[in-house]
Amino acid sequence: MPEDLTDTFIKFLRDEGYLVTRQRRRIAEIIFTTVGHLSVEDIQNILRQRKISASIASIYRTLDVLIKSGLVVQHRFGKRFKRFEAARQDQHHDHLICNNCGKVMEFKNDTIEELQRQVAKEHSFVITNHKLDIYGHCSKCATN
Amino acid sequence: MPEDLTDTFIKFLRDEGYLVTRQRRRIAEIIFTTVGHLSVEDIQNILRQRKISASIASIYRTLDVLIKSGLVVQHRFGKRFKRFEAARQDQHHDHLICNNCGKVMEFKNDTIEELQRQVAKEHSFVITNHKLDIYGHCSKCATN
DNA sequence: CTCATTGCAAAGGATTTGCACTAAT
DNA sequence: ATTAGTGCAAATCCTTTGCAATGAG
Repeated sequence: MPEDLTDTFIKFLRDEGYLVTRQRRRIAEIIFTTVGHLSVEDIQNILRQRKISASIASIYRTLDVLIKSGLVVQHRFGKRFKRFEAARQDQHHDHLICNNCGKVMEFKNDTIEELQRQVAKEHSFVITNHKLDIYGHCSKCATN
Repeated sequence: MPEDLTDTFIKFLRDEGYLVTRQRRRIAEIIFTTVGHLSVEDIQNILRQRKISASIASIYRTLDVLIKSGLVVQHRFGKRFKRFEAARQDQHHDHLICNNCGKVMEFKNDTIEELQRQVAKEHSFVITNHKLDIYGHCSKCATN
């Protein structure tokens, strides 16, 4: 029984016939143990700090597998590049993004989720996932 | 008094000291009279069909001004490229995007909007705009 | 006539890919 | 030993930019 998300990912790799490589393990660890919404550059920097070598191609390829596993989700937050975040079970949340300082806050609202399900139903639409991003100014930036 | 969105845009150009060029007028007309969520490629194709010449650079630059004017909004819908849509007043809506056929449906839900305002308030967050994209399978694709 | 806008082609940033080498099983 | 994964550099996609030529006012 996997103890944490990295173990769950390793089990996923085994089950699906992927090789369990040093790079995949390390990149997964970073995503699963770092708080926040990491860009590929962030991941590269953390790898560098930890003196772990993994090419940018491997980062992207590992992220693909992580997303396939369902353990990671990606965001765009209005920028050109993607950001990645561990998708903890039953912890789905949405985001408030500050246009000024870039801060990202999370929130959870079950009523909104329920209403989405209702909307989908009305359109005979089967939801796989959704993204609700609210842009504006955080308390700090709004008052200054 | 502007009669339609293209006129409103032209008024915006004048008021803000931009030149009113043939390209800007034509590109605006396309966005404001075409139903759907246009990519830059779509716009290029329509221009070509109508035998109007406008470089891709001008398309991008005009879209920037259209967005500044507030008359057009952009989306990403999980793809690499942007899509553009007229932002008709009081007609804000969100989207259901079919992962299979790419179809985009619109919906409007005032309760969701209100709940978002409430969430923002709780976080002392000032909303400028938001995007709610629901991904999944449309009725056609779900049943096949 | 003047200066913003255009068009072109070149540059840019993020991501993907081909291929020879390396390493997990 | 076998084959998937890695790393590199080149390619790709979408978008932006520099600059000489053009056209709106």
